[in-house]
Amino acid sequence: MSTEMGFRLSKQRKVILEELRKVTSHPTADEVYDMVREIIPRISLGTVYRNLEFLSSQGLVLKLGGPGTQKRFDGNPKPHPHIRCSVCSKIEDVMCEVDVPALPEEYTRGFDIHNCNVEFVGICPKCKTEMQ
Amino acid sequence: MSTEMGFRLSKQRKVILEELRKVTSHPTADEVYDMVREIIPRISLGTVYRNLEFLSSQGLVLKLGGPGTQKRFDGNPKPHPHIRCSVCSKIEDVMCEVDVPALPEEYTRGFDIHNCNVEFVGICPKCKTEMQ
DNA sequence: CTGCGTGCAAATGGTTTGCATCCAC
DNA sequence: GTGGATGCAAACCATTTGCACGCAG
Repeated sequence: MSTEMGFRLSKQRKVILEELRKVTSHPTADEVYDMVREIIPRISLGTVYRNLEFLSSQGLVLKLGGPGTQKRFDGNPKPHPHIRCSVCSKIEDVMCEVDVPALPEEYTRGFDIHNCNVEFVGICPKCKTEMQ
Repeated sequence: MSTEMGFRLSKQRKVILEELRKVTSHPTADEVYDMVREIIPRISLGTVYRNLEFLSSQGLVLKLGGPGTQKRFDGNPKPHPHIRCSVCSKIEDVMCEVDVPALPEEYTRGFDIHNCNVEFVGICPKCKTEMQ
């Protein structure tokens, strides 16, 4: 495991990554904080933020945006489509391989395109029920 | 103009919408603030936020997210693909009609899907140059 | 040993909100 | 005239950061 990963593997960093890979939800930073605190009670929220940032910079997790306030994190670093609930902001994975639309050269506006995020937006079953 | 729009049309609201429709960039709230202040110098940042929120709730503008910190606003309310620079976070429109991937019923996880955002991520010409 | 990572707490910065006043209808 | 909209400033809250200590390599 310590086979030259290019960075130090503290207990905190290890547990954060493990916990994030364990779930299919897409927790916010403080949800990760809660999860990890079950294992390392004295971990600090700052450390969680630092590591989530670090892990996503290493491409080990995905940082998800959306017009909502908080960022969410995805333990699966391979880009894949998501569904976001426009009411409660919950994000779920889409298990199916949507064929990512290719962007013809003449429309790239000089950008080097690295990847493409596809996000479906709708209302989740729970919020649907609660609205009647 | 006053033909029953369902809401009051203050000078501030009108100018914010006009200015946002005038540009193809995707300004942040305080960039909108700067633009509008050229016309209404005494407008407050709070009003800009309130109106951007209101206009997007009415479907008149688009609120864009992305893992970056600030929200950005798009005067074109029709969903269309974007390109985001992963370095400077600038967002540009893609003029071409990318065929939005349809999501087969069995993958919707019970969501009512309303629309789909497609975002290409890459590095813009300016940042490319600055990195050499 | 070295210096990267941590805990803690304070600082930051974008966004929201309470309140008195204003103005669109 | 009346209630929604505004200006102002304070409050919020997610995220970041400085610092001294701790521990992985």
